[in-house]
Amino acid sequence: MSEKKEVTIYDIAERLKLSPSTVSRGLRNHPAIRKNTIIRIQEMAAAMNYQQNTFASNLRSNRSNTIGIILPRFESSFLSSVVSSIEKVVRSKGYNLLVSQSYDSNTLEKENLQTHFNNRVEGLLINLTPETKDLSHLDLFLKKGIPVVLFDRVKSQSGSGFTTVSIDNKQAGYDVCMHLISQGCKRIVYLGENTTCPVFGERANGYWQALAEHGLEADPELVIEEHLNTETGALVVDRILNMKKRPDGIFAGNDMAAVSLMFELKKRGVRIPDDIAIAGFNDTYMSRIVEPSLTTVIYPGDEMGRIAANSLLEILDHESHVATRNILLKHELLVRDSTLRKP
Amino acid sequence: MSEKKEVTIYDIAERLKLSPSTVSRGLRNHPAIRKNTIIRIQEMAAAMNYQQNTFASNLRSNRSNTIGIILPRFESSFLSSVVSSIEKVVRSKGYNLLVSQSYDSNTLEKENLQTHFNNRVEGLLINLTPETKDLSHLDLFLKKGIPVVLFDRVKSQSGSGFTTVSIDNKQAGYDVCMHLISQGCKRIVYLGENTTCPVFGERANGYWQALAEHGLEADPELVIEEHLNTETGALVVDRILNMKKRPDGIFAGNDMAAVSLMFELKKRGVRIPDDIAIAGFNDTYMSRIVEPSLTTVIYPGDEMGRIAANSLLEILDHESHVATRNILLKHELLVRDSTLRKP
DNA sequence: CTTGTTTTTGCAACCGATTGGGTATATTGC
DNA sequence: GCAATATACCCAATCGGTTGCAAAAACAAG
Repeated sequence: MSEKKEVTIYDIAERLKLSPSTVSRGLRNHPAIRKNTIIRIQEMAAAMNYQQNTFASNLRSNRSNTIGIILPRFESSFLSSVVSSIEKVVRSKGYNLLVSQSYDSNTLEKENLQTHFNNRVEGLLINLTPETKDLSHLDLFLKKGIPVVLFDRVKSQSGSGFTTVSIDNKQAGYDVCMHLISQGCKRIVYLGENTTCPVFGERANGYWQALAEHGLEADPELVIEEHLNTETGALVVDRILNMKKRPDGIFAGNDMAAVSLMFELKKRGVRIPDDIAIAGFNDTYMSRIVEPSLTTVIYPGDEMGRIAANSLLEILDHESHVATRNILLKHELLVRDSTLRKP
Repeated sequence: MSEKKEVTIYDIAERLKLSPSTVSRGLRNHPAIRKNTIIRIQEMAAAMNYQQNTFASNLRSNRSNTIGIILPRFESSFLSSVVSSIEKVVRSKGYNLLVSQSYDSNTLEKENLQTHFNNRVEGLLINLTPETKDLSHLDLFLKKGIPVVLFDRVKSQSGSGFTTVSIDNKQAGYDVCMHLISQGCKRIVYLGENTTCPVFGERANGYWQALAEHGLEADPELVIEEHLNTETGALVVDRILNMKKRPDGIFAGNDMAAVSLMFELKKRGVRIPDDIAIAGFNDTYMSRIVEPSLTTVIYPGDEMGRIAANSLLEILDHESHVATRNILLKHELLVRDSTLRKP
């Protein structure tokens, strides 16, 4: 119904006894058009309720005005804050945001890349899936000169021409582990996702380094690889409590896992931090309000989103995707009650 | 660099000694093209690394293959789960998702609507800002026959031709309040956002009705309107404790606010639920792990997202946006320790 | 009033895929 | 072997802006 055809620049041109090209220029405030004509054009456009057809515009000018973002999932307090600030930045510069989730699947990631490519995104922000071993599927973009910025989960070996934004995960892992050791922990569990994935692998490295520096055994049994979510605690608690030698410290890859594990441990009468100290990662609000409050690493998602988006836009502006950078945001260990043992 | 022009159907046609139209049809498995020819076309397309130009396609076919979503913010465990499942549904049907945030601002909402319209979204999912008093700014879409589905925060009076997906907020508010009363509460605080906004207004109505049914006074002092976030607790705790007659129950508009308030109350030595019982809304994970665990209303975001998205796609398929519906999802009161008083 | 400049506007090609209607080729029936 | 029907493909117009270049109008200088 009411499928009356849309108002085009031709309609405006006709009414104003001008040519379509003049109207087109007038609408974009082209300097070659007389001030007065511009006003007439824009007023008429408004009066006729003209809506620009972005397809036609994009087709001709070969621009999409769209930035793409691919990430594992929105449903994560960290990632949603990243997306949120990316949207804010990108939108404020007049770009649209095309989003998709990869659900940690390499296949989906590739499909999404293809879609984004076909939609001619002018730049791409991507948080790689843990499975991603190499960046060859991004070549498509590289070849066409479309800038790609990797954030959070990046491949650090990437001299590959991509700008990256992340934190120093090895250092962070080291920091947490050192802190646990300083509180007297001797057997520390590392609970992360696949250690072959950039983020968790590097944190593990930091963890191992800290252990090594203190002559503590790097028992493989202590490294647990699981998906980190609200179920993780229930899933691993028994495995932890039934270890030959019971651990006295836990470094969990995110707050969600740490909190769910703490919940299960408490249910079983384990005292925290006295029997087992536990630390998380991300400083979600939850970590402040659980009891005992959770030691964690703060590393702001909104800042990461903002910086990643701005980096991308900078590249787009200067049209120099030469200056690829590897940006490391600072992180900070927040020591709270879950690891703090009375001296 | 490497700005070699893209491969088009003309290039494929030339190589295959076919016409562009045949190639176009072949790529889309048009029945009028011989099976064998289709294979040749598609193989050649793959070999030449052809990528469809969606602008051209969209322009000609006047379809965008894109669904838009506008919501206040991603950074909310509830909303991010809604977006997440919407993305999943929409993507699985071959649509793209264009997203933007309105930050509870009416102005931004309107700007975003304009952008989405210009980008020719084929359908729109929107979670209105609380300020939104009428739906006239959606007329743009109505007139062009673009289906719009309102979710979560909807205007219930909307016989306006929009499909809506939400829960029965009045009933939910009633349920919570009845439960608090059943636990002996006599003075119950209602903590919500602007009661003129659909969701919180209706919950307030349910709350008032429950009070009325039990002959409890609807003291205006007991209704607190604040933004609900992690800061809310600190912001309102003193106001609550300093009321002439101290309340013995609190119904908070979401878990975040409930939890932050509980945190502050405990810090001040208030016993929960004995001195003050407290209930939240949404059943975020947090509500399960705080102490005492939080009574709340469960109402699944992913389901809401899925249903909203599916409703929209259904309308698009049948091309009958006549059958607008008002879908009410079921909610459930989860009674936990924060309101459960020993008999 | 003519020539030279600058400012404004118009012409027409173009971006790349889609589509209705028409033509050439293949198939079938008698 | 020829008309009739189906199959496979092509032609050319079209979607709605954008852009290089030509043309016209406006203005300045001589």
